[in-house]
Amino acid sequence: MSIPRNTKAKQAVLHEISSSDFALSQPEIFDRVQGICDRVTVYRILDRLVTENIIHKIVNVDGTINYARCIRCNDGHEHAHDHLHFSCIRCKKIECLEEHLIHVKLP
Amino acid sequence: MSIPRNTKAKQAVLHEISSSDFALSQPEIFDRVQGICDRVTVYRILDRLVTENIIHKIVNVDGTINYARCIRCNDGHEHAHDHLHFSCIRCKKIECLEEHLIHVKLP
DNA sequence: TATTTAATGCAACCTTGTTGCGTTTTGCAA
DNA sequence: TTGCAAAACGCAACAAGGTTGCATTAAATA
Repeated sequence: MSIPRNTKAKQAVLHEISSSDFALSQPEIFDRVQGICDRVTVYRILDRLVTENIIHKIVNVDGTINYARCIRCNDGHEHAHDHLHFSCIRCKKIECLEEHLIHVKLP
Repeated sequence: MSIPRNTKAKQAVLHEISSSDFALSQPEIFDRVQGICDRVTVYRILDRLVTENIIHKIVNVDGTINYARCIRCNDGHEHAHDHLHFSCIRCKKIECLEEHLIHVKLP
C-alpha cells in the first residue's frame, strides 16, 4: 500500500470540500480551485481522498456524483454512516438525520 | 400542449420497459430495440413518456439513470410513489416496499 | 386523400469521467 | 543538505452518456 503525500492540489481540494456547507461535484470543485491543477488531477485526488476515507462519495437524487466531508468522521466518535439524509433541492444542502435510523425487512 | 402520437418506436420502447422486471437505462433500451430507431429518438421518447407520466425516471445508487413502469400506476388504484425501494446490487431488480412508509421530521 | 405538426434521423456538440505515459515533486534516508 | 524512489502531476487522447438544430418523415384528424 502506497504512502499518501500532502500536495498543494490535495490541500486545496480538501479545503474547498471542507469549507462548503453542501456536497460538491468534481466540476464544482475544479471550478473553485481554478488554475491550481489539471481537471484530471482533481479526479485522482477525489478518488484518493475517498480511498483514504477522508471524504465521502455521494450520489444525489438527480444522479450527479458529489463529494463531502463527514463532520463526525474526524471527531473520534463512533457513528453510523447509513442514516437518512435530507437533500434540499433548492439550496442543495444535505443534512444528516441520524436520529431516524430505520430498520426494514428486506426481501 | 401538443397531442402525443403513438409511433412504432414509442411502442417498442414502452414494450421493452414493460416486459422487463427491472429498471432499464437508455443504453439498455436502445440495445433492445436494436435498429428500430436512432439513439437520439430513444432519449426523446423516454423524456416524453416521463412527461406523460407513463414511466418513472429512477436514479440508481451508482448514479445511473433508469426507467421503469410503475405496476400500480395503471390499475386505477390510488398509491403512494414516495415509498422505499429495495435495489439488489447483484440482480439489479428493484422491489417496492410500500408497507414501510416513513414519516420523518424535516429541517 | 390532403393537411398539420408530432416525431424522426443525422451530424455535430457538450459534459463527465478514464487511461497511458513521460515529467515533476514529495518525503525520507544517507 | 543532497540523492533517490515512487507518489503525484500535466497533457493528450479517448469513451460513454446526453443534448441541440434542422431538414425530412409520418401519424392523426378533417
